[in-house]
Amino acid sequence: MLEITRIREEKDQIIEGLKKRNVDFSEKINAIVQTDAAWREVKKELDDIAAESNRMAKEIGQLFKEGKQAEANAAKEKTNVLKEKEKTAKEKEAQLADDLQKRLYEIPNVPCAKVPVGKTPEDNVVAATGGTVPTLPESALAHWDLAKKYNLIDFEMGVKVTGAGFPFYYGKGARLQRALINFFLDQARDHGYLEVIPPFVVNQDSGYGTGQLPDKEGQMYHCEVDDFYLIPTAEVPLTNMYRDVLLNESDFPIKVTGYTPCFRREAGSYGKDVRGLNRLHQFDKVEIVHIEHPSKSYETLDGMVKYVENLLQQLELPYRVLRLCGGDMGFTSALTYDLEVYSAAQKKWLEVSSVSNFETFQANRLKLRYKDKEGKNKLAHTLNGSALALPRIVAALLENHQDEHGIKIPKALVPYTGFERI
RNA sequence: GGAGAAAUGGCAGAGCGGUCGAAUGCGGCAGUCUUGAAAACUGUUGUACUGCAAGGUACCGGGGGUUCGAAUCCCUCUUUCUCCGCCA
Repeated sequence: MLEITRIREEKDQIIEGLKKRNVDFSEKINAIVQTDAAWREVKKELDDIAAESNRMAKEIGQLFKEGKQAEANAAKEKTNVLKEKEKTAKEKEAQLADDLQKRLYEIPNVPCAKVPVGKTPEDNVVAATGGTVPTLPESALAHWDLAKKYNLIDFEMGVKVTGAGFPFYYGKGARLQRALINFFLDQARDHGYLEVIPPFVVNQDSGYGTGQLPDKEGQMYHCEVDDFYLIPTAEVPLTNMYRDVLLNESDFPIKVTGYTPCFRREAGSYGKDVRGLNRLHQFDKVEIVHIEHPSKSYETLDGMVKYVENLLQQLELPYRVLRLCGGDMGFTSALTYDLEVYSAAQKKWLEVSSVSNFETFQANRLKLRYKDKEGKNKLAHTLNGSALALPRIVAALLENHQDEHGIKIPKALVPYTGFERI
């Protein structure tokens, strides 16, 4: 959520900046400025009434103390009018505040200067590439066929027991999952991240804190009885640890990592992209989260991208780094890099990581602040990235590293799998 | 799940209808003293909104109520602790 003070002061720059998202927000922003002005006016009125009634209450107290019953009772009568006024002002104030809040929730983050102009994924800019695309024989199989051939993943069993998008992993398929999780967590630990095992369900406040609510309501599984949400990413619990927190500058940088399953309803998505492991309702992911000083957040973002690149290099996968254009960027982000691996049998780029700087957008909702050198409380910057999401990594590993004898496990992963080939 | 107790500032902890944004201690910050540090002493120290400012308003777990006036009384929810039950 954008800060109202910022909208007040930099209205035009914000409207201009949001144009990169290919939507004209000028009407909405202007409505916010108006609502805010109206709210402030009513708030002032309400404060004045409250001040007056506080003054009178004191006066009445004093009169009672002095034993002037009659005068006190007379003064009491007068407060009735005031109370009536206070009530209507209060209702108006609450209504305007609520309205303002709702409007603010509808405004996405302002893309930073580095965000390329564009509308569709085709407009994303390739910022880096790595690895080499293997040349596979014509007989090369897609990962869903390989999974079946070597009995690694059972999609039908998932359909039977739960539903589409909830696969079972067997034998070396299951062990490969576990190996990847451990590999990613160990790498993160070696790079200074605190490992965390968070809850996999969160409350509503947390959903709002990181921006899944209210706009992405339908993306999450909701346990209605308890009003809990299954996490769509570890970002939600890991970042919400810092909700309502006041940090010292010396606490920066905060670096946490966590493995969690992720649950996504992905309502409305279907078709060829959902085959095999490409899009699941439940998948495993290791996430990295940073809380940073505003002056360091972009430097940090670059470092995080480099870190994820290094993981992909160790897994011997061909990849590219995309700087997302304004039209393809998430609601809460100010700058996002997507990392994609090339899955050679599908002949497709698969997104395996998304690394973003949210600047103060999440921190504002979270009330995540730090005390600066002057003792002022300022909003911190939050960042996160997948490091990494497993299913598409598995898809690419199976497809790219297949040969006539099976599938070769990358060297870095062998200590974790305990086997060199499938 | 049942029965009790509790929730106050960064922390600990008083206050239980008006003089309370809130005693006191610790911590933090500034100063005195010291070659420096510690100790001691002195001062200072919550957040947000609003206003050019002076100031005003709100906040004592959340929400609602009683009252001219609520940290204080009532209702409700949440959380924590103790005891009992159930379970890993």
